[in-house]
Amino acid sequence: MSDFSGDAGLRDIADSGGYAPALPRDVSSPCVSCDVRTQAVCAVLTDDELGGLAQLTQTNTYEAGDTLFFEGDSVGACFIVQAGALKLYKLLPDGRRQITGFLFKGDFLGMNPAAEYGYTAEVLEPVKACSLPSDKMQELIDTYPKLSNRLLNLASMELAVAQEQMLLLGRKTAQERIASFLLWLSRRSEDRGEQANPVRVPMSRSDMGDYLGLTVETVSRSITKLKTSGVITLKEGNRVEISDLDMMEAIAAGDGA
Amino acid sequence: MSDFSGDAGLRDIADSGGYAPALPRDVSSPCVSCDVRTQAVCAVLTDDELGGLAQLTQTNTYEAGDTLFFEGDSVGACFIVQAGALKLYKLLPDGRRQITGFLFKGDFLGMNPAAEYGYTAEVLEPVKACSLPSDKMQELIDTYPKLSNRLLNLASMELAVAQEQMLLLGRKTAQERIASFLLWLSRRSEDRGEQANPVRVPMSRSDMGDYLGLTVETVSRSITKLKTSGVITLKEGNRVEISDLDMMEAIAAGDGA
DNA sequence: CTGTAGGTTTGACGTAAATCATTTGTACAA
DNA sequence: TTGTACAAATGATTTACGTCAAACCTACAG
Repeated sequence: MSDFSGDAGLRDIADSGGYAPALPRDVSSPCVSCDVRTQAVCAVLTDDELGGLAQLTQTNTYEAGDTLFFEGDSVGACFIVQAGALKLYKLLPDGRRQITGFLFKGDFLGMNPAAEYGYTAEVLEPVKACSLPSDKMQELIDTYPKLSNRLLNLASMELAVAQEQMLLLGRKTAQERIASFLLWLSRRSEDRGEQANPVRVPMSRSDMGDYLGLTVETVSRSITKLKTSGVITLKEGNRVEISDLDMMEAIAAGDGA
Repeated sequence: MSDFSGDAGLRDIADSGGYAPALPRDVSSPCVSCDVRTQAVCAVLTDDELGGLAQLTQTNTYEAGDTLFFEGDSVGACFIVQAGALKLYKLLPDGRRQITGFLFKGDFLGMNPAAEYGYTAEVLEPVKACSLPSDKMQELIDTYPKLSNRLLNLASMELAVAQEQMLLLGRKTAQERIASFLLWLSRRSEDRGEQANPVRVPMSRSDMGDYLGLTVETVSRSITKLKTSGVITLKEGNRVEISDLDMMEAIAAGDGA
């Protein structure tokens, strides 16, 4: 068993603003048989290499509303999401909030050359995640250069998503933003091997707004409009069916009607 | 001399939409004595290693309006900016434009695991840049793992900037955007060893607008307002003096008055 | 110097989305 | 079942920013 104390990145979080402190609720897991092994960073490591990894790693579960770390916390660990969903956000002093990303099964989190986390990571749906202290991660990278390569690819892909999001935030209309977002959610579900078309939308309208640079009301109205025009259909269980994919894609691309 | 043919990433660009085709105008350069060596990716390589690099590399100059590559071009090379300034942008079908970044001396460009460039790279001020075919770059990375590390750090920093920009685009007012932008420009100038306070603004109001998700008119009005309230002063040669730094920072942070 | 062209500023007006307010829907506890 | 609490939808109104239009400024060519 590892002597890793398990509180890196989770230390001393005051129960500020209604957030429950993030406490480990479970411990387990050898990496070789990990659920997300093929999708995650670890995909590039062999069974042997993974064996060693498990010793440095700790798996925890978190409830909705829990926070893995806050913006400004000193960087202590990185995480791999094994199940559940997270949102990452930045705040302005007066409370305005921008969600910079949603994380799902297989996603990697917390790789940061800076001293402090640049955003808060809060649980949307119960999360199972393994964490690795930053210094151990750095050692690992130094030992296995292919890891560095893998991380570089992941970072580049994230960067491409971020640039797409800038286009959305800077230049798209409310409807175009909603359409783009739903299509993105759908594609991501598919990538994860989950149902793509009636796509499950695990976040609130408020979170969608904070991701898309809109208010709740505008999100709601835009969705209603898409529904009314027959492009989408709202289903049970927070699921959205994309009824007219071509139209949806045209709208998302800014070429709608 | 290298047998590198010199047209990777520059092949067959039609003179579309008023853009001048990007043609090499100069060839030169051994990397060891390079101007930006200490700032650029190459900083992690030794003199010996750099000696080899020079053979794979080609240095060209580009005029304002030239395009290094277009969004959608298949990725052929990466670049290091030795002098000048560039803008990167994405377009919507109807011409709406989002500038995703400005590049200056020492910046790296074109590292991409995808098959196509995700944005167009256009010259703002005469650029001197060296280019390296993507496959050679990949070989280099495989040979020198520390390069991969370096690139990962650069990508992570870029990602942090992108997230900051999302906050700006999604949640800040016009004034806050302008203030944030000018402060960012100033800090970047400083990093490059150039004058930070009367900061030179090498891009047009239109480019600023397309970067900040605003129209030219709103950019102009916001600048006028900052000027009127005594926070900034416009100087000769497209330079802006930040007269009240504290106020400027408060405004940029969303905490202004 | 004079004309021309591009960028910038300023003004008048329109509008998409924000704000404020209320109603409706939904999940869950007693 | 009823009550409670919070999320979502809808309506009424305001507003920050966009659009349209004109004037102004600066640079450069002849």
